[in-house]
Amino acid sequence: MTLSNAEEQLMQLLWKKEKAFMKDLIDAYPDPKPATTTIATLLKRMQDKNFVDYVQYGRSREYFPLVKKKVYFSKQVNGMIKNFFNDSAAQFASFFTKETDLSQEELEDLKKLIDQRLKEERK
Amino acid sequence: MTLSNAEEQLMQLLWKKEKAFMKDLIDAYPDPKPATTTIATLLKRMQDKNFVDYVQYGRSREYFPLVKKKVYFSKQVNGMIKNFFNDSAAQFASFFTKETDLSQEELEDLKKLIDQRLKEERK
DNA sequence: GATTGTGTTCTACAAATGTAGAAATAAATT
DNA sequence: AATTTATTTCTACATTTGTAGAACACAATC
Repeated sequence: MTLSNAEEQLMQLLWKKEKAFMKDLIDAYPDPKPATTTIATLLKRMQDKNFVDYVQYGRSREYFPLVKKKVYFSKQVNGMIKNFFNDSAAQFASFFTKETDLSQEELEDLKKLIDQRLKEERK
Repeated sequence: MTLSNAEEQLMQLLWKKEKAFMKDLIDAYPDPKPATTTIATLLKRMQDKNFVDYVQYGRSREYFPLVKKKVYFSKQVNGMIKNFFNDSAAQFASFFTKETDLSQEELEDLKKLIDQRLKEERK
């Protein structure tokens, strides 16, 4: 099951806020803001897909994500790796460092990160 | 303009083959193969979106991609970076190295790659 | 207690997507 | 020349997506 674009956008907002009432979500949209019924529809569809749930607070609901951004994101990336790189994360990584513009500092940081990981693995 | 899932799948085949007649594309699908008219429809829609073109060879057409896999892919990644990481490729990179399972060798390779890039930049 | 603000549910509808039949066409083969 | 094969174009139709009005509900406020 996947989120559509509009749903994913809304999910991003929810992830950022961790939990939110409809009003907060709509406020977070840039103008022109969608109709409340639009958001209500999206939220319901997302519930059906088991991406969000809510807690009833008095008469209104506080929504929260059922899926962690990390997990969702990983699936996205893994999908791409599968589709574009024959399932090789290394190939992806190589491509990634070549084709995105990381500044020198960013490259240094990334290198440090990899070093750390390598050290950890040696333990 | 984006490709739908079915379209993207077909595009992958076309990228792999570089160019192909409809028959070749359909052959490349796993069973159950889609109807030829299905593929014809997708190809036409992809033409409309300017993702493929063809050369008329006799009575039939040899299709080829108008958009490089690299370019298409970069846009995808950049979209994700924008959505998930506030436009920071570095943040993405960090996440990526943490959350995908790169083997030790792959990490080493990636490190080498980064070193090369850093050297180049210093020239 | 009447009014207002918020949220929910139901319904609707246009556009996009996934899929394919029918009919036409033309090249290749018998 | 008649038949078969490959392809295309047109049309169709169910599903999903993006978007929102109408109507109802209830809590807060005047």
